[in-house]
Amino acid sequence: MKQRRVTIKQVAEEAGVSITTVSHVLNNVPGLRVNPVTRQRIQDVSARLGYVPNGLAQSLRTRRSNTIGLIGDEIVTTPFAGKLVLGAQEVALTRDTVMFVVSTGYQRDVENREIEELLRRQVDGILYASMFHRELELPSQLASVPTVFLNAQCTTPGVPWVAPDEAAGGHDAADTLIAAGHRRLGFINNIDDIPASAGRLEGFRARMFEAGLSARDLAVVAVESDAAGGYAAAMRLLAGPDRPTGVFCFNDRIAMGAYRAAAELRLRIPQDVSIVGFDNQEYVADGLYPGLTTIELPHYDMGVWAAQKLFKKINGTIGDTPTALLRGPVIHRSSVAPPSDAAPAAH
Amino acid sequence: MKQRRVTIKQVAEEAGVSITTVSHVLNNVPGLRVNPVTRQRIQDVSARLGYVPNGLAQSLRTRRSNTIGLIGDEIVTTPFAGKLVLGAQEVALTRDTVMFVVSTGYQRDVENREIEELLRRQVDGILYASMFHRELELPSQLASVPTVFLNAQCTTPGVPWVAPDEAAGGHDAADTLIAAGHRRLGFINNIDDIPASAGRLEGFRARMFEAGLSARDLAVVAVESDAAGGYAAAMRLLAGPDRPTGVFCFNDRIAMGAYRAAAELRLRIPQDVSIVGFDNQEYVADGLYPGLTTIELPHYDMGVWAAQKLFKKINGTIGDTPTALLRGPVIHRSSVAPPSDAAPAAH
DNA sequence: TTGTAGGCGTTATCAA
DNA sequence: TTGATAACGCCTACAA
Repeated sequence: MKQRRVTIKQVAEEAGVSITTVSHVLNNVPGLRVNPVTRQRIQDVSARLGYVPNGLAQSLRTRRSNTIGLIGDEIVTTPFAGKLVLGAQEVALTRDTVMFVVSTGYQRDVENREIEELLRRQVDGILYASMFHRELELPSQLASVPTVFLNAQCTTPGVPWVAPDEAAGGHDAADTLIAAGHRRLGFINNIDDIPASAGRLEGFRARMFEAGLSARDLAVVAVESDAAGGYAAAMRLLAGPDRPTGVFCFNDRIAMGAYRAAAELRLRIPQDVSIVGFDNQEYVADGLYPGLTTIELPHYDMGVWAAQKLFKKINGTIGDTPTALLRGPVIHRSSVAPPSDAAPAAH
Repeated sequence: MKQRRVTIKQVAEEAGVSITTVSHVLNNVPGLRVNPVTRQRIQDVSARLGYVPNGLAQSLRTRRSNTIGLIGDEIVTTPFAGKLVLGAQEVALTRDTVMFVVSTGYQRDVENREIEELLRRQVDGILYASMFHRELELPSQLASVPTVFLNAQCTTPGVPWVAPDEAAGGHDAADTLIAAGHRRLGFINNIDDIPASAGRLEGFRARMFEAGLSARDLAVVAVESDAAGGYAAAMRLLAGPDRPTGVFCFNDRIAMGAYRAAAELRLRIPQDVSIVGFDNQEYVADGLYPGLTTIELPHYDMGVWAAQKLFKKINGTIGDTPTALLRGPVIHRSSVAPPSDAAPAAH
């Protein structure tokens, strides 16, 4: 924004018409007939001069900035954020709008500051994202701007939100194990009290019951959700004689630890134990050997959903307050197989 | 940007002064004395009404949008991008500016489109980022906007850029192995012809020569840079009797494969083989067991550097065309130890 | 110490 | 079919 760019006025002069006419043809004002030769001349001149309309002036006049803000806690720092942002960005581009992205680092004052910067720039709407699925309330400054929550449930009424369907994820995890023939199962859960841990467990159990299994067929242990936690938990889970033949890990990092435990216990995956992870984390799920079968979080889809709803809200073409729990696909790799006969017999 | 927000005019009326005065006190115009009581009244009214200046109008008038664009190939999709963006964002916020971030997905037409959207919005400058270190030329549309390259060397003169110091990285990798006492080394390199592979090898060799080692003391093998490639390469490298006691992997994913190979070969890490990775990739370097000693890429620092230079360029307070190769720290974990006596004797 | 007025680059209303 | 002209909300000489 340093040296002056060419303005509509220059185009008008060069083409020998008024700026009104230039504006008309360049914006393709509907139901307005312009002499074809004039129109052509204007377009030529505009192209020759490399005219690009000043969006700030346009926005000032039209009260629409074609700009949205994406604000998140760690939105930009974490490997998971990518797809979320990408999904939103792609639908935004479709609407000729571009996205400010800012991350707060979980600091309230930074968040306030950033929200103000966004509002000052007259964003048409805001996507308020969380790095992990949780419940959040609407920051008060956002009350007057179209907002939708991304990867978080909004406790304030009237705000659309999307989050992963954790129960479905747990259900699908159980399903892939059960479908392979497993009947003695394990679940290494996260220790935190968040929707993901409760939801996945619930969904997992539900699928077990559908299969006629009982609560006694599932061993649950909760740990810190990293590789070390997964290792410790799996050592406990897989050491006994009645060990589960299929274990579901809260996330791929836990699964990574479980792989190590299995190796130490001389248990082959998937012949001796089947493992299902969660997240389909790039470079870990596919880097493990054998490849980890895992449930993917619908980050991209959530980004798309949220952005679409946001535009509807901006355009006022939204009735109620939509809300969605999205299911992610299960990514089949090689860590699940039928239980071997050599495994300890059922109790 | 839907319902009208409060304007400076309303504040002025409410406070019983002219908009000029409001503007003056709110902008703290230097060297301008305003009656303290008037000033206070204005500030009170402004706060009470929740006045936020319209940035579009300000920018239109001041020819400065306080906005920059970050455009990258996969900048937003990849786990590596995060810190890059974060570093840039943090210095931006320091300047009261906020960042548009867009990613092109390596598609030329998308890139053109996005650049135009950014220019139309009068960004003050642009950060042009690459996901991996490489040489790039300046897109012609960017010729007239302050631009700096991020994680890429710019072949067009006059454009500042930052990239990782690959040679230093290779040097440091060799150093941590050599310092531990290793003298028979291996390097599992990437197969692509990019600055990283050439630079790291060069730096590695340089450090070896400093230590009095010769080219014969290094076994190099190049593979696809993923876990599978690393596995295959390590199997080859570590199978022979004269195997290296310390191996440097082009990245952490390759190291992940090397870990598996070592395990299969019944080689303990670090007692039998020491491993050094590259990237310090979140959740893999620290998820591996034992923890992987690795070289971190200076993503955050590059983001900071680039943004700082960009602002200098925007403000015209830059002389020549700065350029930098930044070195990342080595992250010591547990995969490096002195070679054991039990290892095969030197040739 | 405070106010008037012009202009930033557009779009939109209304005439011509 | 085209053109004046008034906003949009703010900043900033210049005047009072």
